[in-house]
Amino acid sequence: MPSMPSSERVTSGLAALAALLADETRARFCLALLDGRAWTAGELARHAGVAPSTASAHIDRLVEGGLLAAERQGRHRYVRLADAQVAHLIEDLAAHAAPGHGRPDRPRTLRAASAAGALARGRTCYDHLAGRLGIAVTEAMTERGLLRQDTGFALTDAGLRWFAGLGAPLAPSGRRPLARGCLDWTERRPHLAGIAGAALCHHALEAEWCERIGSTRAVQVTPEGERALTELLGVPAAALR
Amino acid sequence: MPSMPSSERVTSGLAALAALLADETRARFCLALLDGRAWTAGELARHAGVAPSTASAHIDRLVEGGLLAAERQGRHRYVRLADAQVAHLIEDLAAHAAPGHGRPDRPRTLRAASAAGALARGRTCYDHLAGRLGIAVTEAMTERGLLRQDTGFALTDAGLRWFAGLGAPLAPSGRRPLARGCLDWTERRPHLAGIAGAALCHHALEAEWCERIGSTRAVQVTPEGERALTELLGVPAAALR
DNA sequence: CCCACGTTACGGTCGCGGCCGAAGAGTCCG
DNA sequence: CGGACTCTTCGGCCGCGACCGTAACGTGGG
Repeated sequence: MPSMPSSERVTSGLAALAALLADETRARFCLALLDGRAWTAGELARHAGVAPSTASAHIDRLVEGGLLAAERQGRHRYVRLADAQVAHLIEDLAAHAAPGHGRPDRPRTLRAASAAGALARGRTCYDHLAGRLGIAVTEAMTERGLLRQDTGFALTDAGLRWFAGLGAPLAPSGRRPLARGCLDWTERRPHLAGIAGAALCHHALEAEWCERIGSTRAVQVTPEGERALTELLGVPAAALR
Repeated sequence: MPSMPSSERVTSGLAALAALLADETRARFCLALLDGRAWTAGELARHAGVAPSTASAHIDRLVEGGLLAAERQGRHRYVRLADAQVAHLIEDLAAHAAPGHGRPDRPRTLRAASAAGALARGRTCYDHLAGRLGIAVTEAMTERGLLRQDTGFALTDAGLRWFAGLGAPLAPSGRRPLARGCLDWTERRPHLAGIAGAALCHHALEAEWCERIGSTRAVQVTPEGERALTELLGVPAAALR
């Protein structure tokens, strides 16, 4: 007879996992890494405003705990989130921690304002699209009957065909669901994540429907992308700017 | 222009939330409360093996942080998880913390073995069914075309009708999704959660398809429930024992 | 009315863990 | 081969927070 993992083990596992994120510096690391890219240890240290030695120790703990994956290249140590499941976990926690409580605060400088505006307009969230762009696409897919959100969150058969027609057929892979809702921080509504979300984002960048602004996680829609999204999904052009 | 919540705020919110669960005693509280019932402060203290004063302070912090809801009744203070979203969060974290890492350990005593067996067989998970029972029902619904798991996780129209026919029509309510997958600790596969999962569990207890064993979260299927589940969903009777 | 029990408030102890700086190991470049 | 750079290791400092015991508080029962 299969036995459950003992309750002590679950308890300490939960506490240990939470402890990893309970430190401001490590939390900042994880949120930064939510952009899906790999950062070097030094970049993370500067980003969080701590000494390199401190950052190094934190990274060790996060890797040890299975949240991060590290890879050495020359004199750099590249670090990224371990997998999509971890990204999902952090998103969920952040979404629960952030919202409602206290209204969004006004950016202090013009520079900050335009950066925040760009992020609110469109950005990547780990490996899929978020912000107004992500929501607009998700809503359009729902209205066209490609996605079903009323009874859960799943692609329809038409949705599967749509992806195939796009040249990005979806293959079920391991544990990761084909479609998942990911709560959008700025829009407070779910956008498309999972394998389909990743495929769509990948395709959008590949086909130059949108492009990264500088090296940030913010993205903007190209004129070509605007045409494609309007034509393929009926996304109102206004929602993309 | 709407601005994002500042990154500092999100960071400290995330760290603060994680810190609540980063303590073994508080983690134990939350896991105990996952049974969906309300516990008194004293019960939690004894359960975790700490002094009442310690438990009280922990409860304060958890309530303050929005994870728990407390309610005074006479000289008792009843405490439960704040809402389904919090329950979901804790489940997700526990599921990520527990599994794979280290195989399940053997129960030491006969008593522990039979308790673990009962929990593995069937139990409640917050407000829905879990364990082999929960999985069997979820799988049966999927095979009957009431639930779609291949492209995400959502009820089908047939599924909606099935619930209506059961006398438990599902009404969309607030933010909570109608159907959601909840990763089962023992079975490592998703079982039905969300509004539908809660409705099904409620109905199952109401119609005495199953009943709680003592005052634990473990449930067992009644002969009547066995008939009903086999007839309505084609659940193999063997999966219910 | 008083006692028992569950709960809360306070003060004090103790250990864990985050932080830095300085020195060392490894890598790339001129 | 030496200098610049990145990252890691080590030692030591400091503060936060988990814990308990004690004492007060409130409720419900006898």
